[in-house]
Amino acid sequence: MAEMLEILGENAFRVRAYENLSRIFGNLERGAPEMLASGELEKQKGVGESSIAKVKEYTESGKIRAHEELKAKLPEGMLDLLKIPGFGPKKARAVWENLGIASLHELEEAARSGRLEELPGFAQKTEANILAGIELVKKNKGRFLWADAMHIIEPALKALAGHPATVKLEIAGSLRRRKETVKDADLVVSSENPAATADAFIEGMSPERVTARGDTKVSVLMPAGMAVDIRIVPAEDFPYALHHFTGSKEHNVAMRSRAQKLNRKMNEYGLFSIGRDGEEKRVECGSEQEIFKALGLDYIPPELREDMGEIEAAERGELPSLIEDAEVLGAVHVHTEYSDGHDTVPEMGAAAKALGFSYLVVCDHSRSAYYAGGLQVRDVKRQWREIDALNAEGGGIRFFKGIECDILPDGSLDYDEAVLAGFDCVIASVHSAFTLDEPAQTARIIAAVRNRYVDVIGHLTGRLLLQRDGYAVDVEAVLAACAEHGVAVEINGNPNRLDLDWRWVKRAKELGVRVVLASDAHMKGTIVHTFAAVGAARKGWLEKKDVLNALSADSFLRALRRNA
DNA sequence: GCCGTTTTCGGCCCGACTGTTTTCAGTCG
Ligand SMILES: Nc1nc2c(ncn2[C@H]2C[C@H](O)[C@@H](COP(=O)(O)OP(=O)(O)OP(=O)(O)O)O2)c(=O)[nH]1
Ligand SMILES: [Mg+2]
Ligand SMILES: [Mg+2]
Ligand SMILES: [Zn+2]
Repeated sequence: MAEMLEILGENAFRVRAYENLSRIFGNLERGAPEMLASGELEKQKGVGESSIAKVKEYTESGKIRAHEELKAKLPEGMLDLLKIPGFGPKKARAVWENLGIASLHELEEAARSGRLEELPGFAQKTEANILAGIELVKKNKGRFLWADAMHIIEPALKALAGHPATVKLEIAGSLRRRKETVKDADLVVSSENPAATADAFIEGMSPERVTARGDTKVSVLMPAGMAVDIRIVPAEDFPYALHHFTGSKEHNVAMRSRAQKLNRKMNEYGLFSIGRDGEEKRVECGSEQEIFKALGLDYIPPELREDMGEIEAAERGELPSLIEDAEVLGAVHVHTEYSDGHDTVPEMGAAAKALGFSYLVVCDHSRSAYYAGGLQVRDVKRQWREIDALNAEGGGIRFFKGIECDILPDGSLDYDEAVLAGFDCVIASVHSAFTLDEPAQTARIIAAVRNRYVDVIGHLTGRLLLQRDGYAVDVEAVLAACAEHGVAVEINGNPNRLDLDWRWVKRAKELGVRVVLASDAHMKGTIVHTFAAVGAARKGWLEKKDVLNALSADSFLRALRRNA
């Protein structure tokens, strides 16, 4: 609706309210009806009467009258036009009203034939840019996994970190904020020799194309289709530039309004106090910490900068002390060669130990996961004997007998009680019947939550980032059940999953649900995915006390539901 | 459409770049 209103020339601030609402739902990662029902929605900043009424209307009837009216007014294809870079709502409206153009295809034809030049404000260059832009839309790669983006920028970090001109270097943008997917990678560097830094960056990256090349900004397009932007600034500007380019946009806007109210001005070059003659004087800050301090705020970690309440919390001194990598003591949910993993139990143990973990919870697949070599009962027993033997040896890491147990379509588990009782820890997850409707899927998972042998719910929504939505499930209801029964939820650190999503993690914490940070590693090398889960946990405002596997081995065991 | 330690009405972040046009609107980050 925001885009439709924008094309129709609606007030930009009204449009912003609709965009804000869409952002709050995390582009539907969080369901609107669920947030309305739980009362969370009305508490959100920027959500007022009119928004609530529309969500209510949608919840009750599946439709919004105002939306239906907009659809009747505006041809469907119009929204596609906005995907063209440099082609916004004003141009879209102009071609639609004056030339009747209402789709990408029609716009392309008109640009080819020169018909666009009939319009005031449209000349040859605009036309050429539109054609080039349409080509870009066609081969648009969209977004990238956080982990893939990190991998792509490695050579830039290598080339610049040790470079003599480099003063400071940081990853910025959505990558620094730990968004699960990113549109591009943003870097900020302060340099004593901008030209040399630009050269080193380009040479290090070996891009497919250099799309912008100046002494303050370089953009490259990598073969994978991802853009990498780097800002090169003088050393004194670095903290302001870093804050600006870290974003998010909404956080920046909120910070700048705050500065305004304090009779200051904030941009990427500085924070300025404004004298009564209107004269601006920079408030010198040597770090982001000092910028926040100058605005009366505690330091806000990048992961929290989404304008989701972090500024208000920083003002009150109530920001969480976010969980850190080193605080996670247990490597949880690893597969071994018993099921579809690559390495042996002791090999996984040694790798976990080398990473600094003090215990390892082995969780192979259960028997119904036949495609993944799920364990028959005799294999379970064999693995238990091996684990007992390893623990008796005492190799410097403790092994726990876990399982990733399938939740069968009827909500029952994959072994009988006698077997389930023998595990130290059961992670229950869905690997089949993804297409159950929401009530059935929700009932199925809640049945597992009620099972006294279930300690953790694994990858609760089953989403695969950029590939497949989660199954239809009322996450709020499942979390409420978890809270009631003392069951934890997993953040699965597989870069394709990061499931439970951080937006829900924040909610889980509010509901009093504890969280397990899991790697779901299928080989030694991916136990580090635990730290991807840490990233999502931080983004979900979690502290050490919210995370079960930040407890020591004994305390972890005691804290599990089965031992409550 | 939302909001209130100057306000219930009148504001709403700020700057760079581009293309078109004699002074700026649109788009983007
Ligand atoms: N003040 C201000 N800053 C902005 C605005 N738009 C973007 N920025 C800043 C904050 C962003 O994090 C940063 C980089 O822009 P990007 O378009 O790359 O967005 P970001 O990296 O946050 O997300 P994405 O790349 O889409 O995954 O620039 C804006 O409208 N105002
Ligand atoms: Mg970005
Ligand atoms: Mg960018
Ligand atoms: Zn699984």
